[in-house]
Amino acid sequence: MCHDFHGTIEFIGKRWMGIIIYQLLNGPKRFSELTENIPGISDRLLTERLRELEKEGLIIKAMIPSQKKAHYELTPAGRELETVISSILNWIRIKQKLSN
Amino acid sequence: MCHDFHGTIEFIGKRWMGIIIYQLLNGPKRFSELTENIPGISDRLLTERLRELEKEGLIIKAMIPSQKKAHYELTPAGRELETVISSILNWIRIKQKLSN
DNA sequence: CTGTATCCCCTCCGATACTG
DNA sequence: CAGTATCGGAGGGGATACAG
Repeated sequence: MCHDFHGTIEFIGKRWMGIIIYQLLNGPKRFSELTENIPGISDRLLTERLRELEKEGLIIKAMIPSQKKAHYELTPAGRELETVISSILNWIRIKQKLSN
Repeated sequence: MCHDFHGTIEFIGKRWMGIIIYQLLNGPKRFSELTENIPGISDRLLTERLRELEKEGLIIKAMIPSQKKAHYELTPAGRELETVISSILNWIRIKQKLSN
């Protein structure tokens, strides 16, 4: 359990990872949409993070063959991350209150 | 907000950070107790992480002058991280169920 | 016991260029 | 648009030694 915890928390703590997941929680997104909504991220890193998320089974890449458009969307396991993201967002709020 | 989120998630995703917080949620701990309970961590990194946690106001170092013993314990803000840690632990469980 | 100080490798990441 | 390939610098982190 300790090992999984360690792996998980470092995985979602990777650079840009949290924000990418956060974006995807608002619905499927295309590569270019992610680029636009995440200021500062490079193509290289976005690609790398997306592949890692795919590999972990947290997102899938869906192709629409008629048009040649790729979408990325969360799997059920990925969607369950909403709780984690929310708790972090909530903690940030709490912390700011406490520091007054 | 995006900036805070980014900073926070990367902060707690640093190597050993999650486990250190997890240990401290079970009550104040001494340096040596943390070393024993966290297999593989080095003195150097434990020190570094503790200093970062102090700087962020998430733990305090309490000295007992009579004996020369240091304790580390979570501040109120630090204790609020329990929700975040729990949600991650819970997500790991959910993910394992989903992968059956 | 509770750290600090170095050294140094090796990974992460940014920049840049290129492709179908 | 949606990536892939390559390079090079910065720094994170392991190993080791030392200290009050």
